[in-house]
Amino acid sequence: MVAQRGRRNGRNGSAPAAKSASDVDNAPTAPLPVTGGDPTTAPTGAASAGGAGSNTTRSIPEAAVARLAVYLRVLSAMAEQGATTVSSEELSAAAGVNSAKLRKDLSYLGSYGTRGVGYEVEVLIGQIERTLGLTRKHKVAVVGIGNLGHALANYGGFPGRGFPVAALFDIDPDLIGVPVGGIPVSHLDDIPKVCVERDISIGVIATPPAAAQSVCDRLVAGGVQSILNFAPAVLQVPDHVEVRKVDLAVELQILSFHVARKAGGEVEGREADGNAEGGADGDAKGAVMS
Amino acid sequence: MVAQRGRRNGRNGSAPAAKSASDVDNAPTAPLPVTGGDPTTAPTGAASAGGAGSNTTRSIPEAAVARLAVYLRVLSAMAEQGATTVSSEELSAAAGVNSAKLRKDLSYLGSYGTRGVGYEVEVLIGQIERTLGLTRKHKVAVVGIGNLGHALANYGGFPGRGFPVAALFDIDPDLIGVPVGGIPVSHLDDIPKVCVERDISIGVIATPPAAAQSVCDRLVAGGVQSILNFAPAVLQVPDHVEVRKVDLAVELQILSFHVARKAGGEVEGREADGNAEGGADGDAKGAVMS
DNA sequence: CTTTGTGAAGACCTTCACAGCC
DNA sequence: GGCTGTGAAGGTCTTCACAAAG
Repeated sequence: MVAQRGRRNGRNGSAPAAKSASDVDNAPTAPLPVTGGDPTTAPTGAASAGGAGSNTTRSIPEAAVARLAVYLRVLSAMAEQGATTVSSEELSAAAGVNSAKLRKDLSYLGSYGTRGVGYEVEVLIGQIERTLGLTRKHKVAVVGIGNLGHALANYGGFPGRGFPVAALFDIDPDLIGVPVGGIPVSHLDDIPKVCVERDISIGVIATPPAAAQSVCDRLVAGGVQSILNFAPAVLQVPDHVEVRKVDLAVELQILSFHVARKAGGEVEGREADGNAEGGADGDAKGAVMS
Repeated sequence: MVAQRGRRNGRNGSAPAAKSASDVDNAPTAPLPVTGGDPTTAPTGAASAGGAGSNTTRSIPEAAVARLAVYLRVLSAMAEQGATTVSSEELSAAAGVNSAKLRKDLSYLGSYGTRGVGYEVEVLIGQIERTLGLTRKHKVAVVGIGNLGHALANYGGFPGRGFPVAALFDIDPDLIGVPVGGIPVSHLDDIPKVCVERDISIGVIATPPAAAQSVCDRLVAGGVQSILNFAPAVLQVPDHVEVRKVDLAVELQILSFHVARKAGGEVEGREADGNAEGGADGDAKGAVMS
């Protein structure tokens, strides 16, 4: 085997320092030396769990975790339909991945399948929920009740269950105290206090970019461990805080890249696999949307 | 990050108005209507997610493309501040990546740096825009004008420039014809026709999951080449169509996973809320200043 | 000197293919 | 026979470290 050095899953880098005159309103941000950045990200190794003692669970690849969430959704739908068992072939097809990958992903949970038969739906659901930490609720705070924040707060309790929105924040005086989706909006200044009081574990940032870092700092001060950032800004956080970002502009630009690639590269003869017509599929299903 | 200076705390523009009648359904989205979602349809795995395909040509890694978009944003902010050149060290710190990765990413564009000096901001901006295909506009259609779709349609022309929203669709009769963000809402049935007429190149799906595949098929029939999917559903598309998904539930579950992992092997203790879900947790604690 | 650009090494993920159990 | 679980092969992306250029 190979001797591995730093284990630790690559999280988002967290060594860099903000530069420029980040106005950041309020920002009492520390100086943060930019130069001499220590290339070797050497956080206190600790946390990584792995090391000490034997662990029953070896770290699951980040990519696999994301897929587990998808499998869970598909399995729940199947269970509701009455299915009791599934094969890796069926489940993988429904989840849009190939079966080998699915089996590998499930193997991180342990061995819960039956050879020659498949997996028991309920068992699998239970195991994935346990692994993803869904056996307990994670209270969510949404910061920035603008268009997006408003939508998030009204998301009917938030996607799937288990993520109750328990706090809302904004800086607009006209919004403070106004209930949105049943929760009154509090002021940004109260983030630390309210997050501690309500035991918030996940913070969602839906503010303009200029306010994002400041809001992030307050969430961290409030003991929030994970942050979902919708603001187009790079956040600086302590090593123990997990950040995931959803950047609409980036997504669109990636799509733009692919459009350009397809259109621009039309040099050769064969590009799009023919099939210009998609064959309008008349499958009109009842859409139950808003 | 730059951004305007001065001004304490960015104000969150919150568009009050809106609302009106229950601003949009909301419909807690019945937990996956048992509709014949037919999870069993197993179209030979194939295609779908993942680059897969034979990227024979030296194409830029997908991961690098996503970062280029971030660099572009950072560079634009720097340019506004008056910066004319940047070193890989500065830019990488501001973008939250390490400098080697940044240089490697930029090398996909060609050689636009000057050794011993750095990169010229304007030149870099131009090259990234060219590579991402941002030199032309990509018209966007938003389908599903619920909470989220409404927010997207009002996103002020959409993140950054270059992605004008040119069409909106929904199935609700009360919404058809009503202008949102300046564009009147059309019916789902008109997707193919309208997309062709207005030369839409990117479709954004913000409908409930049950309607997603049907909407997707219509977008494809309308010649849309790229789709950004916010619905928690796996989409089946022809090879020449690019799909990216943004799944809120998945993001939260990934964060949940990390929270659980940090909480350690045990520590259950907390749990607290023994209440059955029901939701509305009392917790009407103060903080309601108004 | 400083900083870019890049081969090479390595970490990470995916895919293959088959042994092993039903 | 059918299907899972997994070592090993194969790719992709990241990091290292250094030669080349200014």
